[in-house]
Amino acid sequence: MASANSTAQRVTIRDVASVAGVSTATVSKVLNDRPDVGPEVRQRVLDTIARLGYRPNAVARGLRARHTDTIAILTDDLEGIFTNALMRGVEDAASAYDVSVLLANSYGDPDRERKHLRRLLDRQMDGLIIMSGNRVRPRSGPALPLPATPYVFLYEYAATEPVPSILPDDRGGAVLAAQHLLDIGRRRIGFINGPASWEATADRLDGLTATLAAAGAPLRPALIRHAASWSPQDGYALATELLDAPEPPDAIFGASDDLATGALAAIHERGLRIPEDVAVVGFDDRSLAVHQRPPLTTVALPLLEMGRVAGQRLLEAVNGGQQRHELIRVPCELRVRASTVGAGHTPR
Amino acid sequence: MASANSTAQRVTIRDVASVAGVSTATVSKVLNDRPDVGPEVRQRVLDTIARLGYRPNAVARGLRARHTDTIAILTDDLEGIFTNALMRGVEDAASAYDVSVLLANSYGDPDRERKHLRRLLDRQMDGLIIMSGNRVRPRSGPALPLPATPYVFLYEYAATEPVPSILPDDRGGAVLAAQHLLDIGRRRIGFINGPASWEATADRLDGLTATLAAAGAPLRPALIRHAASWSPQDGYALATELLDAPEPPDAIFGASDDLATGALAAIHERGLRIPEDVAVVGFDDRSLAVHQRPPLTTVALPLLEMGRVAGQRLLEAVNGGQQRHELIRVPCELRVRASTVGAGHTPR
DNA sequence: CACGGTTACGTAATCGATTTCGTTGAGCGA
DNA sequence: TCGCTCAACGAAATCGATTACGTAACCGTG
Repeated sequence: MASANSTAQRVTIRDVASVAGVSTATVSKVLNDRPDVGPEVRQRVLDTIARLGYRPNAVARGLRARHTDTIAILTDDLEGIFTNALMRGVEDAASAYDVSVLLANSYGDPDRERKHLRRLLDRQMDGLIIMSGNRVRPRSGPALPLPATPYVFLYEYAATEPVPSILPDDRGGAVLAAQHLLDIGRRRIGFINGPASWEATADRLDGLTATLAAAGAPLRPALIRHAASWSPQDGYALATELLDAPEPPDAIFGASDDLATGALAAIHERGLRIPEDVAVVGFDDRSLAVHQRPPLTTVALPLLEMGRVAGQRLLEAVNGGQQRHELIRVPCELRVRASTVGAGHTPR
Repeated sequence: MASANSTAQRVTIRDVASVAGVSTATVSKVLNDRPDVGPEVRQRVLDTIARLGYRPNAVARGLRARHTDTIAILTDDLEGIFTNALMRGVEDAASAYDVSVLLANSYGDPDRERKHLRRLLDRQMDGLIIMSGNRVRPRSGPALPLPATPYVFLYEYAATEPVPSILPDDRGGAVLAAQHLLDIGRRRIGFINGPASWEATADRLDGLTATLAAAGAPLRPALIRHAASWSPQDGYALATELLDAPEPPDAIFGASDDLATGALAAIHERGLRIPEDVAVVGFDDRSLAVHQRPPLTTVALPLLEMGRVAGQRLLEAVNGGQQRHELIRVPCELRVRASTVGAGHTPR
């Protein structure tokens, strides 16, 4: 960056001081509500500030105060499905603390990520929210010098870091879905899980299995499928398999809304009724869920809340709180819609 | 914000200077590649910097240099459908200039917006990208003091501002869609437009009308519908109307992917084939378009490019370029998929 | 009236860089 | 040898705030 194109010189604390006939120290004191300023001087300074339209320079203030009231989000996928809502949650929390949020996108490229991280530290960020943690500190090889800056992991688990990681309660979400299906009388539940490489899939399977077992209607191995991706196409294909099996399910739980959407199509194609013949539950509560026909019952990922918790925790640490390794699971919420409860029905 | 919890004191330029046995001026000179430093002294300083792991403090630098190498995005809807891609475009451009991006979300609340704007100016942003411009400067009533800071409007038209506004070329996009439908032999084209309150709807209608008229297959008034919202439900309802009309269309152009998706459902419901009986084209190219059955041909909004252009223009202005009132239309792109061209077909 | 204690304000150092300008010494020509 | 130029470096001001500390005026008390 070269020169700026400033027009009118901004008014500084010095201008206020000279116009009000006091020292800059005094102006600073009224700015920060210090007690040792007389009432009439304070008023005079206040008037001058208003008249001149003075605003303190946050950069100068930050230099002296050694904090910038700014945190950064370091992500590897700015366009990710969930990134928006997570960011908004973070922004919410930051806003409450009068803290701004900086954005850094790495595209998953480790080099870019390191470069960004360096820049963020150079800019004296008060804290970092990391949404691509596994790459920042590779398990092997030299990691970046550990910042004295506090940080937390969001939607990402860092097993060896002495800081919190914030994740959705995948297991609890699956429990919610399973319980709901039991409540509406389903016993033969088919499960279309996501790719096994995702940690969340194990948790969801676990929640489902445990809940069904506890209810005396254990999940049948024949009704479990692992998709190769989270796409509707895979959901469609695997739902088709389930429906064509000798003992087809009376409900299908898809580990993502996309998978469940595919299942919807497969069921329609067979002329079966939803939810009378087969109920369907998804996971995520993406916006498309509500637009399905019928609208999809689903387990909502608490993205906003996760972002808020991350921001909250980070800012507590910034303000002197201690950090430690910790796994925070934010509860999911069940959104009941017509794909499990047709019009007129009331669960329970 | 109260105190920070720093551990090891960060190393400053003074430390480097004293260890290397030179003055801070000299260190600064090698940092900025100034000519008046001898080769051996330069090397010694460089070595010391590396050994101490010194990194210049961007806040201090910013104070002196009067620019922060940071721009901000001021938006009223951080969770908007298009916000992600626009932001990524901006981040792309900024990244190329080694500039960071700050985020400010107003929820459409004018008070929050003013507060954010004030904060951003206090923080000495080099430039602003405004994605909620109409509220920042209400047509009536007092506007905020005009910042000396450059700014541009993104996905938002500011008729009276002396700065660029970046918008998609809606008209051109509609031309693309119309031409494509003509190319595959359609003549009776139905148009499901969005709510008339959106400026884009007029442009899209215009592009469609002009192209069809030029081809000698004018758009029939009976085949035009205005939806109350952009939702699939409305698309479904209006497509149903069109299909049940005495002379049904052989193609339906939806002014959004959601609208077109609703049309898809209506067509399926009637047992008609897509695209043989009715071809369908959408607008936006949201991720759901490719997942439809059949995958939806659509006009892609050039969101990334729009963001890039906005960032680019802004940063040129930051670097001394002049700004003026200007409306920049970024071209859309047609994504041809199976909803207009079934397997095996090749258009043109 | 002298003295200690407040109160209200100013002086100057400070944060960590950049930049202007002055100084020193080497090199060179006359 | 003297004087001049130029290269290489340092001293100090500066950016715009905050804050530790000094000090003058004023208070009441013994």
